Amino acid sequence: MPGKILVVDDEPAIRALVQFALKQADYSCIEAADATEAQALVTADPPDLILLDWMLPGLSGLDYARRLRRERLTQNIPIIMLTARVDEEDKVRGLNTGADDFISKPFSPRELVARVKAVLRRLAPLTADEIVVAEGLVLDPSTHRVLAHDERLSLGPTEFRLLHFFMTHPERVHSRERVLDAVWGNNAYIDERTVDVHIRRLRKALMVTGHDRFIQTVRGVGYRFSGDT
Amino acid sequence: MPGKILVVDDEPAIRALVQFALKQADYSCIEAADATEAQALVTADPPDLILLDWMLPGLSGLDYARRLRRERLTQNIPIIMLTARVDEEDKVRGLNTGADDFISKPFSPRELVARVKAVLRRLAPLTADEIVVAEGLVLDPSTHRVLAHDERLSLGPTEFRLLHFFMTHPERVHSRERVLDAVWGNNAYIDERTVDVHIRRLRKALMVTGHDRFIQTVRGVGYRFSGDT
DNA sequence: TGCGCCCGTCACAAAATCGTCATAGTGTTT
DNA sequence: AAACACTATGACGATTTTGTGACGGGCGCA
Repeated sequence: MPGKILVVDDEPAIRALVQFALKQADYSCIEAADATEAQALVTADPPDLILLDWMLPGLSGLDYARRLRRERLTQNIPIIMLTARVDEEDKVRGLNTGADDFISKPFSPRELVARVKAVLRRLAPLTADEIVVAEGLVLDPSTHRVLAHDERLSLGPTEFRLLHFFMTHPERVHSRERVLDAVWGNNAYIDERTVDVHIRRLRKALMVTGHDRFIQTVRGVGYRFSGDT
Repeated sequence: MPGKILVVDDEPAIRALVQFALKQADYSCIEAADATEAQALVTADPPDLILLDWMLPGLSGLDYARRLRRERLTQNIPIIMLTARVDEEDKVRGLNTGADDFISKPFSPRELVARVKAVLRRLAPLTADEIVVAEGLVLDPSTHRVLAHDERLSLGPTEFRLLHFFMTHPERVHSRERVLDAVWGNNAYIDERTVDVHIRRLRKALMVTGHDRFIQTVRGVGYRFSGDT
């Protein structure tokens, strides 16, 4: 869910350490030993961030970073450089080629994860946490609250996301598969029937103000959020 | 307009470099070669940020930082440490004494300015020494006191900053990560669950007047300070 | 140097929520 | 009307998340 990270380093031990640390923090992780390998993985499926060793056999990390920056496909994938020694010249050169941060070896797993998080957060698109209003319901992501005719509803995390999805995509019928993608995440292997159960729970929560009627079942297709019947 | 920065370093070359970089970025800049000189300038006219070398003749940078943190006048002036050694141990110790960030020498002017900007931006809303009033609580940063319905509460430093953060950012739900950023500082690699523990301690302290109910848990998201349930 | 305060982390308890299933219910088709 | 297909619902164990007390370490102070 948080992101996929490519680790490029010729030392297997380093890769293993990094991968372990990142997995702990719930990132998915792929590895490459040199620029050639890395490039293959990148073109196959661009990661969300690249950890790039400064020294690499063949094309150096520095040169590879430069190349990544030139290509349209990869030019705004954040890059964090792993360096053994950092001197002034290197840092300036590195920053000029577009590295977003530096981590000097040796580093602690904790530091690694913190830096990765920081970079991803800094570059994350500002998702406008806008208040959604529909059918007498007010949903505010920033305060994590739902008001139904000035009455406060209490929803679990999943119910909250579910309602948010429906309110931001009203009128349209959504298949269970689509709902799973949108609310649970694109790669959650979860029984489609589970959607029914959460719809049920959401409806029950909305019942206190009668708003449950806005969630309609479309037999054989899915569910819809709408004021019309 | 952006801010006045005090550079404390015994090497004139470093001071010159730093001063040049900061002037480029439109900061005004004063210099000191050791803690004694620095202290004179600070008491004469407190700067908006202090860049402090780790190693100083006489009182070390670390000790001086500690001292700055103890004095009321200076305790919330942001401090960035300049350090030659990039030892994890040092970092932790430094952050514990209240440094807001670290820059390891040698550094690029660009990095320096970026860090300075980041720290000032992050701490801007927190350095305002205004008395905060909310939900029957009165918090006075200048005297470091909290009144709850005229009853005096005793809070530890971290609990105080935590409450301050919540009172100045009410209603919104704050993730543990965000709280760590705001209260501990971006560079403290601290377990997110530590937030829970301090929330617990703060709640316990607020319990004597029943104000603990204003700190609400939003499951799966974070915490919120609000008068509504 | 001993004492007390505060801190960050841990382990376990408690609570909330989740995903699945079995079964009942409802609508559709033949 | 019966068979079928799909959905609603309550129950339940599993999992995740949070609450809480305890512990050891660091630091300031006597």
